Amino acid sequence: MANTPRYKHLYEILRKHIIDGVYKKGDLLPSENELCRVHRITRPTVRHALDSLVRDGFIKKQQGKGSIVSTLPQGIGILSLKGTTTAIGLSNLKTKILAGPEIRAWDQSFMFPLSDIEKESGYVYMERLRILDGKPIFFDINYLPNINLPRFTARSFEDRSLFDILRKHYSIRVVGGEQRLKAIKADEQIGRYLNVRKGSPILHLERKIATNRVDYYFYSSVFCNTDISAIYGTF
Amino acid sequence: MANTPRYKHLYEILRKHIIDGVYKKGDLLPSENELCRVHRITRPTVRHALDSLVRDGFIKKQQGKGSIVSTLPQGIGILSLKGTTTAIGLSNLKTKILAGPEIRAWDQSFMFPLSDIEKESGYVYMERLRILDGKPIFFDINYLPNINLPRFTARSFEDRSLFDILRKHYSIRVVGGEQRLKAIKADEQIGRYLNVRKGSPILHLERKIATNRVDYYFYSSVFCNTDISAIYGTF
DNA sequence: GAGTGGTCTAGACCACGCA
DNA sequence: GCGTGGTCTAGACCACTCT
Repeated sequence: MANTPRYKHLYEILRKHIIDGVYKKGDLLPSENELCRVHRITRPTVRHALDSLVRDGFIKKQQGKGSIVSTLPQGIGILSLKGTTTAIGLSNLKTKILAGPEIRAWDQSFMFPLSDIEKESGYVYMERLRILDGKPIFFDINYLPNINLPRFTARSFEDRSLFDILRKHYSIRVVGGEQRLKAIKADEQIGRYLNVRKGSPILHLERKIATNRVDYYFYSSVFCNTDISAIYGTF
Repeated sequence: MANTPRYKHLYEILRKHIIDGVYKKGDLLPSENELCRVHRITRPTVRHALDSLVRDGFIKKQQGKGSIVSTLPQGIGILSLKGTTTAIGLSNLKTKILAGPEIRAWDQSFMFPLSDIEKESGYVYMERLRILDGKPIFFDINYLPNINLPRFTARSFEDRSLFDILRKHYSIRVVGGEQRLKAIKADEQIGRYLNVRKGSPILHLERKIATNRVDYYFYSSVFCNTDISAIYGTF
């Protein structure tokens, strides 16, 4: 806690306050100068924290007026936020492991190009189902290159965030990524998992997720039933 | 041009160089200190520009090494970039106006909540079809609140960016927004426009777009045929 | 050790909103 | 006219990468 950057610390505090309702929609955050005084940091540092809140859609800024708390996102904030379990108001999001974790060799044609090291190492395979209010909402297939992940397949993942486990046990943090989106028809298997008819429209995300480990990426193929909850994002 | 912020100016220069191939994938950008010297600005300003490039997916940074040019996005960068026509490598993207622009009154249940001023003013309605390499790829319906937009319905929009017209004639710039995504089935009309069978899976985006005019938003409902080109974004 | 990006300070001037 | 956020300067120290 002590060695987290000050701007990130302030970000977390304000984010929590907004989510917890200390500041409500339309409220003004304390002014930048006030935040400077209270937290004993300088304005560029405060502004760095506020910029992150703007980027993540929590506040909007207005020159001459202040930082205005925005409407909380409705729907699942998978597009811009880091990890689905951290999405807002989803405390009742359950995770069920359908397959794995187990080590596999890469298939011939993977959805993203792979480096030689990744190809040689194989990957940890894992299928998960995310359930919101009893309704299956995501089905995701994860591919983690098997590079320096000791005892990974032996860990328990039920109802725990994959991102949390990577952070706590392997010091791997997600720092960003890229993704492709398509609307597809549910096949037999997807339909069964997401409890929709075969042929129903499903949102498919193919994600390449970057981490703080240089050149360590992992990959995720996510199928979403957007009938239950739309995907939400800011830009 | 002279009064654009320095960080934005540098962003535009570097962005153009990356798109034009001056810096290729994997290349290192000049170091931050070098950019300071060349452009006669200080490091926080340079870093502000580089942060924007990271956010938009053009570069990745690595401590101790430098700023590395990323792979150029493949697909349509509608998720994070501002306006589809500005997407990369889409010089052959044509726009066809299918309806409007014309002034209408709001429907009872609009996809986003509206302020009283918006409700009273009505909106400029416009349907557009975006065609990539001869294939229809987007169909979008736009709703611009009819507030201080003189002569808007008289302007020509064929093959011109809506964002450009707003900027040049009305000094309205897009500064961000929020969006919801769903996978839906094409109905009769959407199928006809996008040249797919009724019932085909289609990506539907509902967007609320914020501008530099305080409290001026406009709205867009976009239908994408993702069979032709996936939607691409960074996070 | 030299160079890189990551974080932070302590100021400054400006444009904008509001009373 | 005052306080707000927007931009910018001129430094500083640190962690990291490469050689």
